[in-house]
Amino acid sequence: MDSLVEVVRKAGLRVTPQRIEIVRAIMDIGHEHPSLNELYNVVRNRLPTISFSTLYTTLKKLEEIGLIRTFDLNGETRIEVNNKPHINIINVGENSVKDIIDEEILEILKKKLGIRSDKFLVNILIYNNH
Amino acid sequence: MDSLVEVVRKAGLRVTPQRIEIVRAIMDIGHEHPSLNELYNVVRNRLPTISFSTLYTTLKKLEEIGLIRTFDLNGETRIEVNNKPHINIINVGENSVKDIIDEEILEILKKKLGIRSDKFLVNILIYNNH
DNA sequence: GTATCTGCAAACCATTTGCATAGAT
DNA sequence: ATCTATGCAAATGGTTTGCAGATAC
Repeated sequence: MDSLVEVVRKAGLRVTPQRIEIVRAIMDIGHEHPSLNELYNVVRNRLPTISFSTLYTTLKKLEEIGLIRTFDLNGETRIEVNNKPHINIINVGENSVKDIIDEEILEILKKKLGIRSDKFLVNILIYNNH
Repeated sequence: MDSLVEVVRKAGLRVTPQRIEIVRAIMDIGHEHPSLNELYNVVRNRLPTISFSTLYTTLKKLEEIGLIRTFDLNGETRIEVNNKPHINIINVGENSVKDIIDEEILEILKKKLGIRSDKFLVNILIYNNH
């Protein structure tokens, strides 16, 4: 926890109580790919006075410094705290996301598709309801 | 073109001038993964009186009957007219999408990840700007 | 002391919906 | 004739922003 807060500080951002709690909440439930509202609720348990706009602008900053990424699922922004390339199995009907770590598949994809960037995400959208 | 309109009719939907033009526009530029507004502009070239809500509700119907799918890119809904499993290389910074047809990769993914559904899409999000 | 951050409230914008009229079957 | 589709206009909802006061440094 302290280490991530240090990352925030070293990125030139001021360390406020709000940001400490936002980073803590991301560490606690980030792996669940929470929506902004879900994350907001967790943060408010610790810091009831925090506003949504503070959460929002802080997340933007954290995204800029590369600490998190986001993606959309059914119209809601979801947090991606794992900033290494990996695979998300996204069940659109269930509104659920599951992380897959499989270096071999990633290597195959990179090689066969000629992906040069080290910043990528493989979202596999599964539509079960038709 | 007629064939797709027939699909619409056989799905139990009424064939109106609006729907004919919407299907035509999808056939013309669907492969470019247009946003709803881009599609709307194309349709209006042929049918200037069509409303956005007609486009919107018709797209919902077309999605229900399995003719198209949609996904999000940078907060906008994009049309996916290729309803076979395939790979989209999505450059988030450029706001661009490129289709990849590669049965071998799809088979590897299905096998290694245990994907049972025949309705899936592989969206590879590439973030170049950080 | 000063530049950044916070919280409130209002704006934005891409949909999404209600409903009266029009039209396909 | 009936039931679905259209278009208008208003509502929704998830962000996104302006700004005055507060705070980290």
